[in-house]
Amino acid sequence: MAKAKRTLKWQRDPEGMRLRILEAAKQEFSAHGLAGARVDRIAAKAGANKRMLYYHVGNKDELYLAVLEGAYDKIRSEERGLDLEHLDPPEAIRRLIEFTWNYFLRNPEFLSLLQTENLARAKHLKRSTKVKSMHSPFVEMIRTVVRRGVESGDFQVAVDPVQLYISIAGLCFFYLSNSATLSVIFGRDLLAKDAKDERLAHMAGLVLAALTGRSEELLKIVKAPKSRAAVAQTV
Amino acid sequence: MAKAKRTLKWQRDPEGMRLRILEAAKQEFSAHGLAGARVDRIAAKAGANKRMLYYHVGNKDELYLAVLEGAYDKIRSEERGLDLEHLDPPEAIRRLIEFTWNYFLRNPEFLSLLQTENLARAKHLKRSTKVKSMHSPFVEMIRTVVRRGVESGDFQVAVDPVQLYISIAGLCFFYLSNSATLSVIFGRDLLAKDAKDERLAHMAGLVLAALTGRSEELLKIVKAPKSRAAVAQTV
DNA sequence: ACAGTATTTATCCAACGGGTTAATTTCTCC
DNA sequence: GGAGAAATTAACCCGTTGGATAAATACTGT
Repeated sequence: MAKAKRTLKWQRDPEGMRLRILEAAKQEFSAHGLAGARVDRIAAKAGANKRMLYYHVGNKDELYLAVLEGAYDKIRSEERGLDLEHLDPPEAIRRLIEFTWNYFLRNPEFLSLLQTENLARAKHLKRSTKVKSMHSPFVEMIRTVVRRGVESGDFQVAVDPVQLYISIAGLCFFYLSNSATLSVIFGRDLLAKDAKDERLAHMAGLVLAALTGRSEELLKIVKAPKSRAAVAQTV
Repeated sequence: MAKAKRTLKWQRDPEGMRLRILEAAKQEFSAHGLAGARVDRIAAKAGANKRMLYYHVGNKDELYLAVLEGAYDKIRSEERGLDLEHLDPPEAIRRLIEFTWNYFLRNPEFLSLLQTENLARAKHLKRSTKVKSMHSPFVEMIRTVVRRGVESGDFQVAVDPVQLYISIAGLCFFYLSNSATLSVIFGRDLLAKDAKDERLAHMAGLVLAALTGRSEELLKIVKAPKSRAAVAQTV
């Protein structure tokens, strides 16, 4: 309180430091991959000395794993916040797709980290008992929604929830994580607002059309208040 | 011919050497990414001296781009070999999915290279006029097939061929390129024969159900002569 | 105020890694 | 059979990088 606040060479803040290190590491690993990441850059970005990384977290590999676990922890936690109970089945599936899409959009580092880890054939993830125990609630959510949909007559078939989960993730993931190369190949910016709206509409339409048997879903615009995205071209 | 075949310290074979270098580089880059790849390892794997890489191809970046261009060249060439003209539309789409799936399965390095390049936000690909001009024939093939399908009544809607192309690629790509992390998370081997069969069936079913409006497609087994893959679970 | 501990800094280093230089060997063509 | 070009090798260069050491600084309890 009254203690003189004389200018210190540095402030002590172990928790804050640890968080800043992990955040900086997330940036660095997602931007450059594991091998491309530079420990010095992480330190600099965290406003810390390089030695701090080793003091607070561990060596490069442990740092990377900590970042990865944090990323999984975050998405699982947000996933649990999605309540589909009170929605009718088609709307529930739509929400699920929208959530996945928006989460990936809002957290591009998560996509990069996944790519990096898969490039390493999940070598690090395998060592993480923590992540192994963090099951996505989505599989069970999908199972429930699909069951309700079949019972209500909205859905025609009881599709395997794991397959559907992977499909939804895949439709979103591929477009976003590969948007750079795809944009080059198609010669247009796939991350432009219109392109993203069009994509979301297509994905929701595809899945819902398959489940409901009403192909018209494929032509509907999901949520495009003003943008007149061309979802389907004229034949 | 009659020339004495005295033991030489090395043989001359510029073309073969170049190919061996590119093949070794493909292995290395796909296994370790760009930053993780080691020039020395590439040289060793190619049975060459490190200096040869620079002599025949260029520095690490040029080597990487050459590999990437080669990979695109190869898939485009195989894609062109797919003839869908004489097939009825649903079967044509099925073939398209099967081809994509099998190509990715047979060429895992292609998936890795794509991941690596996207991690680099297509920095290298953008410099390649070569790749930019190599358009996939699939988009036009899909456009034609969809048009035929709508005309014949097989398909209910004229979906955008670009979106469908990305969706098919995405369904296959995500499962395979992320099989490592997904396998850890689900606690089972997604690359096991049964799992792969089940996945192919699901993907084809999903897309065809959406296009035809016949959701039962989602339950069909595509090509599972003996494997009794459970495509859908009981409700 | 003092001792002991937790946190942070400054500096160093051995290994590594991409790239280069220069010499050596094979080929080709006259 | 020899000159010049092409292909290949061996050895080295030098900035970078992950990690380590040791000292300095702040905090805590007594």
